Amino acid sequence: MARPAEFDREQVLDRAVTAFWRQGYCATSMAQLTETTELNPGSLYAAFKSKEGLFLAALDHYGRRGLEDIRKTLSSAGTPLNGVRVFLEQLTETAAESQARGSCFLVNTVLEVARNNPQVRRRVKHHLDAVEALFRRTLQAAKEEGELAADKDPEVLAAFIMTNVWGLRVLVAAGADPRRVRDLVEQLMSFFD
Amino acid sequence: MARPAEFDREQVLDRAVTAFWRQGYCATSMAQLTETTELNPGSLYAAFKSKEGLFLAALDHYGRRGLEDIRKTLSSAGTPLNGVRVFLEQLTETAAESQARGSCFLVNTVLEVARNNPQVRRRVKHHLDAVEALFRRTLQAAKEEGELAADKDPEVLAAFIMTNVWGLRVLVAAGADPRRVRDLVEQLMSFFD
DNA sequence: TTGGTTGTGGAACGATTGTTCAAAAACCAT
DNA sequence: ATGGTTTTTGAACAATCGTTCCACAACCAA
Repeated sequence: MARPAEFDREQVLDRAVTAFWRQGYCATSMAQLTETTELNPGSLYAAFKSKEGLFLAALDHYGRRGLEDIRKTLSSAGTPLNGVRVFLEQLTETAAESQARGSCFLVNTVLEVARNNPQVRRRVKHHLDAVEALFRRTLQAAKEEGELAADKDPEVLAAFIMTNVWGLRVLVAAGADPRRVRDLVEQLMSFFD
Repeated sequence: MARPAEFDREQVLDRAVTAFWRQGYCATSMAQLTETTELNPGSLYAAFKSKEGLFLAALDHYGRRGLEDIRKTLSSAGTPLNGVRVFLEQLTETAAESQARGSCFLVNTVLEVARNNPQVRRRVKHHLDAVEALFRRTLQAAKEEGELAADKDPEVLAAFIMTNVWGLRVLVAAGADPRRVRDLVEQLMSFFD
């Protein structure tokens, strides 16, 4: 046996996510990453192989945690459709705050990195698909309980939610008025009634 | 008087847009830009002051041309609402093609650069607002002609279109099925009937 | 305690980054 | 043709990039 690692992997990934999220992949240097993670280059490279390896690990970390957060939100509102409602309202509330980091880490990554990096694209798509599937199941449940009208299609509606959430996050990142975000969320919610 | 510049500014900006669009701001090096524009560093810096200066010029170039393209599309379909319809259908058609460059140059820029660069953000917001205003006026005209129902709000609807277009472009960049894009566009169009 | 193994610390690497500079070339007004 | 002004050319700059390397420290099994 040998010397065990000293650092907390979760904490390192948390900090890496924050850095990548705030500045993007390209604009975040290894020097900054060694500083925020408080790990020396040697340790970082031993654990993650490369900057890209660290990024992928951070991406997965974010994806897992994000999915879990959404799952909790959706299932803690009494009924399925109320879960969706709460989720969208949270989007409005965090609009101002999230302008700092801008959008969702996955969406940022789609446009900056995933387009030219098949491996990153695969992972991002996987995480985004997981979120969409979650919405689809939730809407399916709502339909079966009669909370959602019988002529609505959970699959199309789930895709529609995803599209709008991404669009809203671009809107927020562009510096839009929070009231506009609220209006749009209401507009979107009216789809389900 | 003195020696006149040899290069064609429009052509240089076109090529710069292509490079920045495809790879992003950070990932595009001055070395690549001198190659694609066929201008030496000295000439580029004399004309645009810096990499950021060239980027801003490219951004404005793209914004102006893009707005003009949309204007033509909207006004060449007989009626205002038909213009919107044609625009959205074009979105579906170019979905596969635009996956290469991914999204719209302005949207890419919002998430990669604008967030941490006030000057870039101002310009991007300006161009995006111009597009939104164009949609708003078009919908307003549709309403006055009775093509759009009287209880619809052109302002909210225009914002809704923008959000969905951005979301769709993220979707496409993420590698979504073109059929999905078509479904979403239909879903969106149903709003106007 | 000792040998084997693995993590840590931090200097150092070559490559590439955005940018500058000075000499040569090209143009216009006179 | 000449002088004045600007563009072009392309080498060169310091700084920073991602990455590697190795001596040392820390741990476990024996």
